[in-house]
Amino acid sequence: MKEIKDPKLVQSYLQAHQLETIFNEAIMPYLSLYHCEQGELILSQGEPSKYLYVLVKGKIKIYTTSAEGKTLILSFKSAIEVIGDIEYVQEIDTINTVEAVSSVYMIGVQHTNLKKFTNDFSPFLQFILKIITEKFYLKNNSMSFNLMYPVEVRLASYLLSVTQDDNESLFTGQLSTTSLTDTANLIGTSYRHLNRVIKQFCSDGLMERSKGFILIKDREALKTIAGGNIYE
Amino acid sequence: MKEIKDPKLVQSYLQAHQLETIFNEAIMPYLSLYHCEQGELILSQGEPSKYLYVLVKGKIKIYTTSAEGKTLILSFKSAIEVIGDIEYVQEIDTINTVEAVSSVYMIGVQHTNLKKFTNDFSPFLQFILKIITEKFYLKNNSMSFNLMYPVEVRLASYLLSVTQDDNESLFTGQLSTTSLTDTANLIGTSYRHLNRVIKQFCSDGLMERSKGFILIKDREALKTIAGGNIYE
DNA sequence: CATTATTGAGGACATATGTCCTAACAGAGA
DNA sequence: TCTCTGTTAGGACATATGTCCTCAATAATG
Repeated sequence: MKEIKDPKLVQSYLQAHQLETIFNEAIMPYLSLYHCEQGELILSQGEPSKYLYVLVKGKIKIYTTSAEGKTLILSFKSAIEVIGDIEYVQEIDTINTVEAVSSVYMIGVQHTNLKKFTNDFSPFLQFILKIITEKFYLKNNSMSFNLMYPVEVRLASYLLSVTQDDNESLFTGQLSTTSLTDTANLIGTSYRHLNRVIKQFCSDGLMERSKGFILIKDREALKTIAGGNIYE
Repeated sequence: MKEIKDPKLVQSYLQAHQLETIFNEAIMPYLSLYHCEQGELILSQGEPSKYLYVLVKGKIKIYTTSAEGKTLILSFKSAIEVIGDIEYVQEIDTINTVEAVSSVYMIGVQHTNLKKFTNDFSPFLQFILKIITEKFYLKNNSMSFNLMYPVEVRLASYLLSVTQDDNESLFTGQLSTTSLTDTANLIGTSYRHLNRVIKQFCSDGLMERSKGFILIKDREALKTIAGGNIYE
C-alpha cells in the first residue's frame, strides 16, 4: 500500500462523494490518500488495527479465516465503503481480511487521531452509523442467502462479482484457475465440489475450461442462477 | 405490550445499567417503560417501525421470515440490548421479528422524539454505535457458525438457549413439543431432519421424549456438542 | 361407541456436499 | 529425452439433509 501525499486529491475525492461534511476541520490534516494494487491485502485478520479507511475508488473483497484454516467470503464492496469501522469502535484487532480486487484508492486516518478530533463530532458518528447499519442489513440478507441456497447459486454470484470490472463496462469474462482452491474456500465449499459445479456449468454451456482459465460464455444465464447477488 | 407509566422506574433502570449518560435531559420525558409477557411479539417483520427499545430485563429472540415462508433464527439477546436501532438509523420498516422469550422489560422511545432531541447528542450516538458494532461482530461469527456446523450442533445450542432462564439459576430442562416445526425453522432445517437429530440425542441419552415434552437429561453433553453457543 | 379428521414420528428415497484416492498431465532436473 | 514430482480434474464412496409418503396415536364428531 502506497501513501499518496496530496491533500488536494484527498479533498477532491471527499467532494466527489459528498464527504466533506462528515469530517471537521481539525481532522483534515490527518487524512491521507492510499493506493493499493490489485490483489494486495489491505487488512489482515488478527493484526492490530490502527487505521480507518474510506474506500473511494475500486473494489475490495472481505473474507474470514476460521481456526481450522477454512476461509469464507463475506462480501465484495465498492465505494463508498468504510474499512476498519468495527475495529475502530470496538477497539479490537482486525476481524476480517480485506483484499483489493481492483486497483483501489482509499482515504485513511489513524484511530488515535480520529478519536482525538472527531469522536464527538456528530456528523461523523452519524455517517459511520449509517454505513454500519447498512452493512448489518446486508449481512442479515447474505446470511439467509448462504443458508438457503446451494453452492451452484453462490458460485454463479461469485463469478459475476469477480469477473466484472465496475469502473469500466468491460469485463474479461476470464478467471484464473490458479486459485480455484481459494475460490472454493471463499464461497464456503470444498475444492472437490466446486469442480463438480464448474463441470456442470461447462456442460450446460455457461462457461468453458481451458488451460488455466475459465471463460464465461453465458453471463445472463449466470445472473439467472445467482438471483439476488449477495457478494456485492 | 403494556406501557408502565412510572418515570422513577425508568430512572432506576437507567441507573442500574449506567445508561443515564447516553440520554440528555431533553429526551427524558419521552422515555417510557414497557412490559411484554413471555411469548409476546415485540416487533413484527415488515411493519413500520416507530419505537426504539432498550431491553433492560428479560430475554428475547430475533428471527426472520423469508419470502417462501421459512423462518430462520438470528439470535437470542438479554439486557443490555437495543431493539429497532437499524430501523431507526436507516429509516426502514422492521427487518426482523422480535419475540419475548421470558417476561421482558424495555425502555421505549419514539423515533421522532429521538431524532428531534438526541440526533446530535454524541453520547447517544456512541452508545448505539457500540451496540450495533457488537451486533455486527456477533452476526459475523454466527454466520460462520451456521455455515460451518451441522444441525446437531445448532440444535444443541438452541436447546441450551431456550431451556435456560438467565434471571434465576433454575431452568426447567423441559421443552414443549407443540412447536417443533417452529424450532426446525428457527435453526434453519426441516422438521424431518430435526426429528432425526432429536431421536439421535434420545438414543444417546441426552434427552427423553415424552407426551408433548422433551426433557433434557445431560446438559453438559449438549454444551460439549454446541461448542461456542451462537444463539446468545 | 364408532368413525373420521388431525397431528406427529418415522421410513424410503433423492440430492447436496464432503473425504479420500487416483489418473493424467505438466514442469524440473538428470 | 526420461524420470521424478507436484498439480489438477475427476471417480468412488460416505454423510448431511431435504422431500414425500405412511402409519399410528389422538382428538373431534356423529
